[in-house]
Amino acid sequence: MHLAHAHHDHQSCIEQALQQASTLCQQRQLRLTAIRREVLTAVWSSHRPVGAYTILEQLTTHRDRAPAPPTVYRALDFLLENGLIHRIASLNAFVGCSTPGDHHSGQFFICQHCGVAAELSSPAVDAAIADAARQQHFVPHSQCVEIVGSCPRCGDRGDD
Amino acid sequence: MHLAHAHHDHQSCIEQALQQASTLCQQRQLRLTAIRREVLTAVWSSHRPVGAYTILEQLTTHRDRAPAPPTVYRALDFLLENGLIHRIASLNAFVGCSTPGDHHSGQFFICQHCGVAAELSSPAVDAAIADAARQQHFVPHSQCVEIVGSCPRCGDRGDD
DNA sequence: GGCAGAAATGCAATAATATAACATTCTAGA
DNA sequence: TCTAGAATGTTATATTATTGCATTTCTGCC
Repeated sequence: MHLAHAHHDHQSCIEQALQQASTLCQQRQLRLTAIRREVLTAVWSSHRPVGAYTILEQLTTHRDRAPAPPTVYRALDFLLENGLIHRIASLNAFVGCSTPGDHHSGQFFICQHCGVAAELSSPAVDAAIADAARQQHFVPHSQCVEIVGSCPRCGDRGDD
Repeated sequence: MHLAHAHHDHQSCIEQALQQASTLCQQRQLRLTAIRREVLTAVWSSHRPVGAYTILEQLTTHRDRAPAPPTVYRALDFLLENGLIHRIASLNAFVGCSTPGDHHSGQFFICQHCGVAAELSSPAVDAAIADAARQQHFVPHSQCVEIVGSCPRCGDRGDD
């Protein structure tokens, strides 16, 4: 799991994400344009999933004119398609992918206290889902696994 | 798994759901009001998750005045809280719970072709998630597992 | 360099989903 | 009957996302 420690050097998270995105786009002959880079940076501004309109606000501070929603959504679509970010359906929000490159679907542990989403790719969870699907003769195509609870840092405060 | 066969007697699904809801509300001294019953019926109109505004439209046909969105959302909240329906986050839609009574969180296989959502409570999936959580010292509170793919009836057509 | 086609962005409007705030009505129990 | 709490009505608005079309920018090619 990509742990978001309390005092980790988050600037290096952002830089690494940008670097990986840049490499991936070069390899695939894709264009990591200014807007896409800025949106990716905004998504990576923390380990908390961030909404499209929050990203929009952040872009506004970098520019004299505010971009319109489609601009942000198109950049998000590009980043999603290329496995650079994930969408958290239960929050209508987006979070950086910690292992970009393949268009995979991981699992997320989302802390209800601090909001941090930790991505994990558990082979055991994948296998259990694949098994269940096989039993039902269901052919999985994409998955969305989002577990809400308390992260180690926040502890189980017992409040909903 | 609660299979939604092609030619099953769906009317009996609806009746059973209403009967179970009625029993549960009596046991808990809750009020299954007309609106709540109508919303539950609308959710159960098929095995496809249904959006709140679609439910709203259905309610309109039963009445001379159309209820407003909060009316529907309040009924949905009631049904969610009492484990009579589930919310499918990835679709912003709602589907009847096949095993009502406990406020559980199951897993869903959603067919990308016909839209049918099959609920399942796989102990193996639950265990794999619980294991992964324990390893990360994460305390799960609620889960959302939504697998999109092809159901047995539609087959794997390979199209996205 | 200049050009054509494709890709990306700008822009305006609007769709779709969900909630806030407050008034009114209904219901169960004293 | 009266009353408190629950449920619903009503209006407005917040939040998230998309459609459709115009314009700009980039890329490969001559």
